[in-house]
Amino acid sequence: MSVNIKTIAKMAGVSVSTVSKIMNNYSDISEDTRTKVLEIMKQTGYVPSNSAKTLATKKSNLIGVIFAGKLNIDFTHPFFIEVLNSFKKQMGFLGYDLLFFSNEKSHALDGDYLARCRHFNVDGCIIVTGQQVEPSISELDYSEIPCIGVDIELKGRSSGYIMSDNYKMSYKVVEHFYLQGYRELGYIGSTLESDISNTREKGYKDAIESFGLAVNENWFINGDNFFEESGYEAINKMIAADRMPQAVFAASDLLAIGAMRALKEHQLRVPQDVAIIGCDDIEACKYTTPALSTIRQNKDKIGRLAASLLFDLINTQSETSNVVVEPELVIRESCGSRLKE
Amino acid sequence: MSVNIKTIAKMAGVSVSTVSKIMNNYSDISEDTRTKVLEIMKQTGYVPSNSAKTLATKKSNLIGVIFAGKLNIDFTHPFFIEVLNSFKKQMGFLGYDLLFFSNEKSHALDGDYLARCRHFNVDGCIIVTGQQVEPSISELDYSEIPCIGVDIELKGRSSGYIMSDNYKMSYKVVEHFYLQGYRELGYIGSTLESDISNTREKGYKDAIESFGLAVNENWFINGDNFFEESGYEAINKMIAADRMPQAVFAASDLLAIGAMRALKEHQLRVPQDVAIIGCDDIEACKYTTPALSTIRQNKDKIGRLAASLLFDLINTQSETSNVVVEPELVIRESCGSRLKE
DNA sequence: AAAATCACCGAAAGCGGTTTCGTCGAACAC
DNA sequence: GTGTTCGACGAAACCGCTTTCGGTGATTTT
Repeated sequence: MSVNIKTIAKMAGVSVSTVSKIMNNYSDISEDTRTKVLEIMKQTGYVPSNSAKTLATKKSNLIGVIFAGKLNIDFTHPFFIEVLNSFKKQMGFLGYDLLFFSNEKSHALDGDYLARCRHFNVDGCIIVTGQQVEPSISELDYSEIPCIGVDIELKGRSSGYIMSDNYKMSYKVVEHFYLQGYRELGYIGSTLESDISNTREKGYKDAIESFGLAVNENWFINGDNFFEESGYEAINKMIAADRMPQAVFAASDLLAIGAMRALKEHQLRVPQDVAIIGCDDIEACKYTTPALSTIRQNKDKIGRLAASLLFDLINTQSETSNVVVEPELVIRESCGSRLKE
Repeated sequence: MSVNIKTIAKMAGVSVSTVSKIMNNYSDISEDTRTKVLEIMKQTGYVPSNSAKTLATKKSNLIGVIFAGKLNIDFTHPFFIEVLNSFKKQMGFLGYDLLFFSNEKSHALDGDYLARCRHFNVDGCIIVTGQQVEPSISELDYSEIPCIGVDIELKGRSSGYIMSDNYKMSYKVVEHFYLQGYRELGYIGSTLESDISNTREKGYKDAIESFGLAVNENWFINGDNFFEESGYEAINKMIAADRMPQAVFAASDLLAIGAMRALKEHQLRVPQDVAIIGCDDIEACKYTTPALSTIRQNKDKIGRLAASLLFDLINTQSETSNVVVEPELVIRESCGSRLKE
């Protein structure tokens, strides 16, 4: 039988209310009793029950974490996990803990995210995804529960979102390619269901035209997802359809890595025959040969800002605010200058 | 005002007890009322409160996740995150959700893991770590709360652990090196605080001797941690102290990657000049040049088994059981045969 | 027909906190 | 000396759900 608030009250010779007030910093408690009770708490190692507190206050100090989308996004996703890592740090700093909803089919509340949020009484939640999502997410988005989306535009009154400037990053890539002398530019993205990829593709095409170049649709391939295998297949399709462009931008580093593997098999050198730029700047970029140039998404900042935004949504009636984060071009070896040959 | 059990009861014209019994599959409810109540639940989108349930039953269906140790182990750790991923899947399948304790200094219960477990009433918890840990972990280990350790030997009556066979993996490495014709073997590990590394080092030395070779202490370097930078520094130290061995086993893939970077800078080729084998088989192994041979830890199995063991600890009075998982040598390019030259 | 059994349901006491509101004695004003 | 304010505390209702135990009417037993 663990020690609870009643035990403390009895030991201190005060009422339960008094103990509770002390824990919640009420002012109508004398300094004497306060210190006495606190002392007893310390001695007994008393820990208040979060369930009881949540039940009484409707606040759980818990943040729900949702990996949304039909794709298999989970802990192993190199981009999102880094964002989450930073998010967790900042959220912990603000006094919250993270609750990861399982989404196994066997689960009673499977798929119904709003229900799960209510079930656990989370104070807010973060939704990470790389694609358009199931209706159950919209339901949550438009509910009263504060939500912050990463790479997904939440529109609810108590929601906000944060993402990199996907349009601008494409411009930066095209600009770089152009300045290096490349004129034939290709793109590897993911399914049409992905807003992210769509925006990048749009930005890429617009940029190409703004530099007075032509868009060749054969050099635009959208695979099924953002993983390596899709990048591998994309290159094969590209080669089958036409000759290769001089440079290609892949909408994720994993796509780029898969692309490089395919190019290697076709005896094409990176960057001499085809220059490659990836996107995200995951750890693995440094370990590939050639090292992968990429658009760095400031994952640390995204996670931290997501936490701050969510905190505001929870604790103030602040207008929902969305932020786009400036991406950065990281030049390594895979996009080397054409002129150097 | 959200719908609760009382609302349902009123709407269905039954008592609160009846509704509760229906949710908990009591048998003394007629089929008629059962279906009627269930129907109303569905219509109203009723979701029971986990806090209330936890308060009443002392079971939360929550599993606490603890990254222990002074090292900065977190979501970005390539080995543990994969284990956790598999753990989460299996735990979700069993009906549990995961609660990640923040361990920021600002947090009220910072550092006191047992307190946090009690605070949230977790049914059990998983402790992942790569090293010996703070006393607060022991406290939790020996408490009444079921715990499962990954890479840490928990000894409490309600605890268990799971890890790869760290002794045997070293034997496999030495055996491979020996069969390839290497006779001068080195090792890169982590601080003396790490049981894991100690076991691997011991196994490595024992294996070396069992093959009739000599142990050269200059070729055994223990860095500060398991990260890349330590591997890099280890090689530099090794080179400074003596000439290089023909082959080295690094106690983590990141150490190995760092080692390869250092070797490259010293104009030493892998594997022609120095053969390397890493440990863990993280994603990045495939992307390095040369691709990194490694000891694969079956992360999927470890995570799944951890879940099963924990489930048993929670739901039965089963004897605490510990399991070691068989490691597997994965041969890529970095340990290539010496004989082939 | 009386007794025993059975199916079905509800009252009520928790679980461990929070919060409102009232009380009571001491200090203050007049 | 009476009325008022104020500081310090407690009683009690409540949060939403579980679970025991008892009750009631219908059915079965003998």
